Amino acid sequence: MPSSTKPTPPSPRAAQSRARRGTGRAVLDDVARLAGVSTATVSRAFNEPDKVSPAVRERVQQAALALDWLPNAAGRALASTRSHIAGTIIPTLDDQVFASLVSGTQSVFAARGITLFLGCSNYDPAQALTQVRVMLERGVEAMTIVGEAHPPELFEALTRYRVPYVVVYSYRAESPHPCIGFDNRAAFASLTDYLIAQGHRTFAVVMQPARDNDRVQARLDGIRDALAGHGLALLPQHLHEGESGMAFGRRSLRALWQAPGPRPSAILCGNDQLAFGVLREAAELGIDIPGQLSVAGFDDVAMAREITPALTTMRVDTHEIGRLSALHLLEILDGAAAAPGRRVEARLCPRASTGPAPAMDSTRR
Amino acid sequence: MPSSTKPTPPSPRAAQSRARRGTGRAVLDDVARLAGVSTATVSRAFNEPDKVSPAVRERVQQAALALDWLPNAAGRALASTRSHIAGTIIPTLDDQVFASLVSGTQSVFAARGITLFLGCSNYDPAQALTQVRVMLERGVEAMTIVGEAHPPELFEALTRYRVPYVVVYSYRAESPHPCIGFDNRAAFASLTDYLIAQGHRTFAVVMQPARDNDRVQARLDGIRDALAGHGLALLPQHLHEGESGMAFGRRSLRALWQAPGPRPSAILCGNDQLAFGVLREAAELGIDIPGQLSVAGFDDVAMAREITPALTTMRVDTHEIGRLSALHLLEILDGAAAAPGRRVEARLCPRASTGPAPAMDSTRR
DNA sequence: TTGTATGCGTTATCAT
DNA sequence: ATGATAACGCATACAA
Repeated sequence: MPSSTKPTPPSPRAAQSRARRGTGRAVLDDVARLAGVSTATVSRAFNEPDKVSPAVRERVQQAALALDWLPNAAGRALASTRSHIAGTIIPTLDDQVFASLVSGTQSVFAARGITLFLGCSNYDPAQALTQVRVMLERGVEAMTIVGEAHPPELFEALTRYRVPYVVVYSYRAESPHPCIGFDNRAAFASLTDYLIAQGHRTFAVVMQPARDNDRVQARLDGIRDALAGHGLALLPQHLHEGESGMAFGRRSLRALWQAPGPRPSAILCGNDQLAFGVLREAAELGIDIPGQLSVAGFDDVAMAREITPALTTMRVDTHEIGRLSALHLLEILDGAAAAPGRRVEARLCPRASTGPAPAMDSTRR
Repeated sequence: MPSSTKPTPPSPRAAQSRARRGTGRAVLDDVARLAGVSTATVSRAFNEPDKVSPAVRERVQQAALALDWLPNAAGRALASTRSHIAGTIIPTLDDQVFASLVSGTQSVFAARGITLFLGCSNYDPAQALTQVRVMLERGVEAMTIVGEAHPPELFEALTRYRVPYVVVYSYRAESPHPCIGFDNRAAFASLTDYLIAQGHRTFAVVMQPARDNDRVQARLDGIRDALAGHGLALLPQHLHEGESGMAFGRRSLRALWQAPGPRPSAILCGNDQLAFGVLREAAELGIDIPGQLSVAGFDDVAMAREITPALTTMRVDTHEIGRLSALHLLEILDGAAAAPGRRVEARLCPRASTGPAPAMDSTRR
């Protein structure tokens, strides 16, 4: 035992496990010693069990159990150049839509031993880029990211480091990226068409902020597409854009009803919360729904079918999109050719909050 | 240049970066070479910038930028025995309460360069244990976990590996674990007291499954505490336990109203969704709220104050709980003495869905 | 201030 | 089937 001041440089792998025993964390070497085999064998016993004789395998497992050994993921990642980590970036967890997306992705990855890193961009492209950098440092093997309105460097980095990724939630056929989700533009176009078919000609729109949000922009485009297809247009004063939530829905309807000029006979909302706000305000203003005014939302939250009048809206299976994205990435990791992405349908849920446009032109007063 | 079949064992650290250049991922050594310094200096330039001369620092940063170098977290973790990873385990993301918890925790950790691993137990203790094992393998430096109804091995493992943790969301003074959250028992006791003070004597309860859920159990205890304090008790047939959501709320009210025996004058629900279901069904059954029946929820979701009648409920700032938990753990990581935990208050939001008990004893029919 | 040398815990290659 | 041993990418005593 060295009593000199300078600790004698010990032979590399000699006394170290003894020293480490104090830390309470066993390492592979400890297991190997206890089982009376080499570290290589221990490693194989866990990673390629059939390459080791049953007797030894058993002995190793006992030793590992006795020492309460847990593999060190960092060491494993370094040696194998596989991290078994995936990443996902969403705008925010404060929206059930994205929470459910993560939930679906996470469940699939977890079943395959892949742990998920979660990043929130807070709708800020710069933060999204930062998060991707963090993920790359962490050695993610695959990524999902909501939307494509991100700095080009973001996708460049993913490409350079050869990390397979999918843009999730929204799908766009012309997108340069693989997408798994639904077509926001087409969805809102079809919703608008549905109302046009009911005789509506004057529309208002209550939307979340479109800035840095390709989904919202696509939705607006879809609405304009459908309107234009019938020679209609959205009046500037009929587009209300503001923070998501019931409060803004209420404010918007009040403003729409007080403003001079033609009143809309139908209001399209960016999500159900906004629509709930509109409906609530309509009740207070004594506006008959859908007699005087039709209101549609998006997402089909549980509440939508339970309120009175029940809300016409569209449903997207976000949990499923999350699952599909993970499965898609797993296939690529397993060496499959990259599939081109996948389009999921948004389903219209026609309910009592929409109806035929008023027979008389109620847009004048 | 070796033309023999056996590749000459190259001097350990010599030609490797050349070989790796093909992979497209630069390593510290490449940066060092380009900057004309040693790897140690590069490491310092990023981790202890003031320990390196400004000129060299600049040169190193340029080199790193030019090579597009990103530090490898696995290598860093291995060398420094710090992973800069924290973990959080929640029952499910499909509940906004937990999503918001994660959101708060994540934002604090992210600001300190700590990445968050997310695990969902799906209300299953076995899965929670598995998730913790995964986190430990990943080398998490700290953890938050919702609730304390977990296998003892779970907390033992955390303790053995010296990973600081907090039980979040629920707080219990007698808990052996550090907790940050609110006292479910006290909260429901006070809610019950509030209704007792309004003259209610016969209560019904509509709750989520109590199995493996200490929060729900505490809530039931709280209700029973308050009732017992006034010589009251909860009739077995007045306790409805089932899956969270409006549908079960509706079914429960129908059952309660059809069953023989005394009818409750007040219903306490485990969350706002259940309460919404009860309210909705009450409307269809023609039950006057709060004239005939008072209904209370829990969580205070945005919708609660917007429906008619507005829902009496309790609010807990889950995002803040998430933040506080992360801050608490950061303090411990920074060497502070482990604080004893922290109790957050659940605030009563009295609204129109509750009122004085009917003057006549309407519990008979 | 900078460089040298070694270790972190695991996997993988190559012998045996 | 098993063992030696060299990576993996970085951090850090220690020396200079």
